[in-house]
Amino acid sequence: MNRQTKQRRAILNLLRRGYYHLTADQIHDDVRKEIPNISKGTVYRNLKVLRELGLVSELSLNDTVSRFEANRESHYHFQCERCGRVFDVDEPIDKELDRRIAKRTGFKISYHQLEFRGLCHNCQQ
Amino acid sequence: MNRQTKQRRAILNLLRRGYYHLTADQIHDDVRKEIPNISKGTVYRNLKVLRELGLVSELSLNDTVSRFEANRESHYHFQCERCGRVFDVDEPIDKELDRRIAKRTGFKISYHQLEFRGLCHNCQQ
DNA sequence: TTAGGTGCAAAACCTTTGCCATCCC
DNA sequence: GGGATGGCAAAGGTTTTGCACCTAA
Repeated sequence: MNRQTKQRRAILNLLRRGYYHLTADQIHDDVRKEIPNISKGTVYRNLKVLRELGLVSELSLNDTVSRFEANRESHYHFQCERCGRVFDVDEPIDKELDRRIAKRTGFKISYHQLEFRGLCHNCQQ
Repeated sequence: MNRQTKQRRAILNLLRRGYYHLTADQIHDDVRKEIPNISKGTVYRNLKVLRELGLVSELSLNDTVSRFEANRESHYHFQCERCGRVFDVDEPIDKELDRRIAKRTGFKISYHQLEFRGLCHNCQQ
């Protein structure tokens, strides 16, 4: 289930080119510049495959939509409560936290997600 | 915009009675025991008002649906990757973290959300 | 009395899926 | 060649909304 098609390549390249936390719609719009008749179904299907291959991950922030990003060094996010934009936060990941919580709760913990919310630079003015 | 209607009271009471992180559908089903003809529209409209009043908050975990809970001492969550169930995690909130990130990034940070993912007790067997 | 709230049904959104044609390996 | 993938359009699931009728204050 991992053929190289131009659609799949284009989606992954876009996400790797530094355009992170994009919605499926934004991805569709952008890839359409290159492959005008690519359908949204294809975008969703490929995002699903890429997720299963561990190349992409999906974020559910406090939005109605999902956002996608190419996997890389794991990191945290900040989302502006006013304009909705999402930014990366370069705080070192606290691996110890997972172990501590696992020990205390008895859950098997594979990772954690941390999101900050507030006002971005522009929206503070 | 803050009338006491039996619908609104019933929804808030349910969430305060200890039934946390419920979906709108679960809330609807439960409140219907008491108010059989309450509509889903009313549930959503009231959740929106209660959120705006700061009495309820909405969680977007890695699901397709939103979950709602009455506001209380803030806390963290764990969601099982297999069965989808959501649990509270009683780790003390790290307030210092918000200040540190705010100082470093220049964002105004009002709060953070932390979610752990992995396998719950049942699903580890 | 009247602004805010409700029920119902339709609309709006986001995401998934069935079908058949097409393409990669 | 044959299974995986794509395009299109329809279906699914969640949330929002318009409208006419109610009801709390």
